[in-house]
Amino acid sequence: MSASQPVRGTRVRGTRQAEALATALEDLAGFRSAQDIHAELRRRGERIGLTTVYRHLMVLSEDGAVDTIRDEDGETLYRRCETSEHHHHVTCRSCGRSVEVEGRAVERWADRVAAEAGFVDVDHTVEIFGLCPACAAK
Amino acid sequence: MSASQPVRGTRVRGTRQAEALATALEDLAGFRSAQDIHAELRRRGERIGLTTVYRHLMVLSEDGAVDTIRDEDGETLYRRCETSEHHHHVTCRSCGRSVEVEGRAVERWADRVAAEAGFVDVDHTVEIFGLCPACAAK
DNA sequence: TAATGCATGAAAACGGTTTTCACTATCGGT
DNA sequence: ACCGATAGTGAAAACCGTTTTCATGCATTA
Repeated sequence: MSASQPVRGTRVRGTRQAEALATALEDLAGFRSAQDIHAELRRRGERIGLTTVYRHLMVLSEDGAVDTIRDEDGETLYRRCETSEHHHHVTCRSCGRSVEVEGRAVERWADRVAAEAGFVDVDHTVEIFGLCPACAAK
Repeated sequence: MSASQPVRGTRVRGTRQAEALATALEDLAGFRSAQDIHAELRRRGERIGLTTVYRHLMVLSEDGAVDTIRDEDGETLYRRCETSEHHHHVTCRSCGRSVEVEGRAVERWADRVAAEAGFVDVDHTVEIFGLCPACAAK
């Protein structure tokens, strides 16, 4: 379903811009919005357009190379993925720092309750937000 | 924190529009977008503005009278709340029908993993999407 | 009835994201 | 090197759900 139509304008590697984005994602610790990431790249002196940042993030997330979540305002946040396994996050509301957590228990729970309700083709989103130790100290 | 500033334009009851919205929410089975609900009201011949629908839904959700979730496109969906206790939903991707499920297990899991990571002031979102039996049959 | 105050809603503003399209960089073949 | 084809880029515009503005309406009080 996803290998059918390669999105136009997306080599992900090989261009100056793709490289810069990859590096930035490497450095940035937590979940950031596309605009944040773009601003960071500009701050570093990179010449890159917001459009390109969105495009690459889109492909990277389809490929599973970055995780995405939605914050409470509905904005999409991106972060370089550490493991390719299915997992969830505890994310700091204030600084975006996040910790990956194992969630076999929730997976099982989600599958079970959905099955009990007779639903199929089931998917779930689980996100935990809070204040990280550093931000809580302030 | 929420009792400080009464939102302007929101009696929730007593006006023709508020009544119509309440009735529509009563009738509509599952989670619907504000625009859906507005369209439904118009279909029924109600004279009500989209703004008003948004305003009421906002207040109703603050009051806990309707549940809100976000679909995968980031749109907010609303549904009349059945119980005032904290709960989660299994929602049909196709028709919006949803089943409330008890989630003490997830609550505990969320609190535990957040605490292990040292996070405080923790909040979580858990949503399950799938196809309901009726929609799966098609 | 007049005055007051909140509710309403059309239209405009908003803000994140996506699309358009003219331009540029890259690569293979000659 | 020099094409010519193919794919990437990015500024600006379009999109679209949602919120704000503000002139008007309705209802309840004096």
